[in-house]
Amino acid sequence: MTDSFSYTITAQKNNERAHCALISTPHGTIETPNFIFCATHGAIKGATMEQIKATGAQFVLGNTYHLWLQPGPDVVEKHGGLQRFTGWQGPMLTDSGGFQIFSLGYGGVVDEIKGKKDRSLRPRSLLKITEDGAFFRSYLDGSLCFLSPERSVQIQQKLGADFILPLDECTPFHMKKEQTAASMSRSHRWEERSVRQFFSTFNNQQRMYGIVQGGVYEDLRRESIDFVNSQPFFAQAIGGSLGGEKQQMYEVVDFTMRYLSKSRPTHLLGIGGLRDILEGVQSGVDTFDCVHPTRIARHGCALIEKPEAEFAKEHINLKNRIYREDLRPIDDQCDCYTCRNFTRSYLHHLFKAKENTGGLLLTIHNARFMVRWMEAIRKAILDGHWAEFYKQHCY
RNA sequence: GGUGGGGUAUCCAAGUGGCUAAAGGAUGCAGACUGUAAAUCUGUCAGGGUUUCCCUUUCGAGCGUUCGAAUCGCUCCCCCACCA
Repeated sequence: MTDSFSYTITAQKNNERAHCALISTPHGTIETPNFIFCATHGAIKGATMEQIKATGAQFVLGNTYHLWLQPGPDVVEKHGGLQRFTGWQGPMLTDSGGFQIFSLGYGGVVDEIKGKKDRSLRPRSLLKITEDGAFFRSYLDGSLCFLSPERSVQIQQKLGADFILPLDECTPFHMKKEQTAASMSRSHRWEERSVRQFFSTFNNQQRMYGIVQGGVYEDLRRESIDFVNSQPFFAQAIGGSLGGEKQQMYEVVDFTMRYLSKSRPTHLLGIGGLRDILEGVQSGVDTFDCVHPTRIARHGCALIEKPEAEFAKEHINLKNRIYREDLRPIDDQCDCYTCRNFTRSYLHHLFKAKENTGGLLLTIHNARFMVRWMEAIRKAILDGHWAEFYKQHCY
C-alpha cells in the first residue's frame, strides 16, 4: 500500500533555493509554493468554503485552541473530521494553539512579534506557562483551561486535519536571548512529547510538522533546526519571532532556510505579505499562511499589485473617498467574481453602508489575488524564470 | 390666546458663572492590521498660524449684569406639549 502522504520537488534550478513541489495528502495534492487560508474557527471569515474553493485555493487551516473551546473536538469527530464538519474537501492543517499562548498572553500580538511597542489592549487570559503546559482562562466563559502538548495532539487527532502542529511557545521579540533559548528548549521538550503522543495513537491519516524556534538568533535557530531534523516529522514550520522589521525577518528566514532539511516541505507560519512571500520563496519556503488577506478584506482593503512603485502599498482602501465614483473594477486584470461584476464605487458604497456583502466581495477578491499571486510564482519557477520574476517584483 | 418645556458644533446629545473651543455618541476624513478573542482597533474632526504654544470666531438673535457668560436678567424669533 502506497503512502498517501508524499513530498516531491518538481522544479528547481541548481543554483536556486526557490522550487516547486507537490505535497500529497489523503484529501488531495497541493502545489507549492502555495498559500494556506485561515479558517480558525472552521470557517473562512467573510466567505463560504465553496466561494474560497472557487478562487482556486488548495489548502485551509483551522485552530486547535478555538475549536477546542467551541464546539469541542468531540463534535467535530462525530462529523468524521474537520473536512466534513466545515465542508472543505481539500487538504487541511490545524495549528496547535501554541500561538495563542503568545497572543493571549502578550495582548498586542503582531506588535510584539514584529517588535513594535506592546499596547496590551485586551485583558490577558493566559494565566501561567509551566513545564506541563499552559493554563488559560477561556475567553468565552472565563473557565480555567489547561493545554498541554499531549492534549493538543489528542484534540488535533479528533479534529482530523491532514497535518497537525505540536504545541510550541512563541516568544515575543523583546525577549532576551537567554529567555528565548530557555523557551526554545521547552518547545523542543514539548515537541518530543507531542511526537510520542502522536505515534502512540497513530492512525496514518495525519502527519506532523516540527516547529523551528530560536527567535532572531542564528545559533539558536541552528540548534532548533538540529532538533527538528532529528525528529520523525513529515514537514517543518518556521515559528517564533522573526525580528523587529521586515529586513530582519527576511534575514532570519533566509539563514533558517539555509540549514533546514530540503527533503521536507517547509511552512512559514503567519506570514503573508506579497513581498514577504517572494522573499520566503526565494529562500526555499513551500507554504505560507496568514489572516491578512481575509482580515483586511473585511476592513475594506483590496490587494493589488503595483510593481512599478517601489514603496507602493500592497492594497487599496475602498473606504477612501476617492473611490466614491470610481467606475473601474478593483483590478481590470483580475478574473475574480468581484472584479468581473462590480465597480470600486459599488464596493465603496457597500462599506459606507456597512453591508456585509462588501466584506464578502473583497474576501473573494483577496483570496483570488493570493491564488493568482502563488500561481504566478509557481509559473515563474516552472518556466525557469524565477530569478527574473523575483528581481522584477523586489527592489 | 394661555401655561409649561426647549433651541449647544455636520447630526444626536452633556454641560447651567471661571479648570469650556465646549463631555459622550454618530457621521465624515485618514491610518493600522502578518500561525484571527478583529466585519476590529487607533488618530482626527470651528478657522488660521512661527502648531507641546498663540490668535480669531462660536452654544437661536440682540442688549445687559459680571473681573469673567453656553451657563444669570430683559426683549425678540423659532420649535414641542397641553389647555382654550
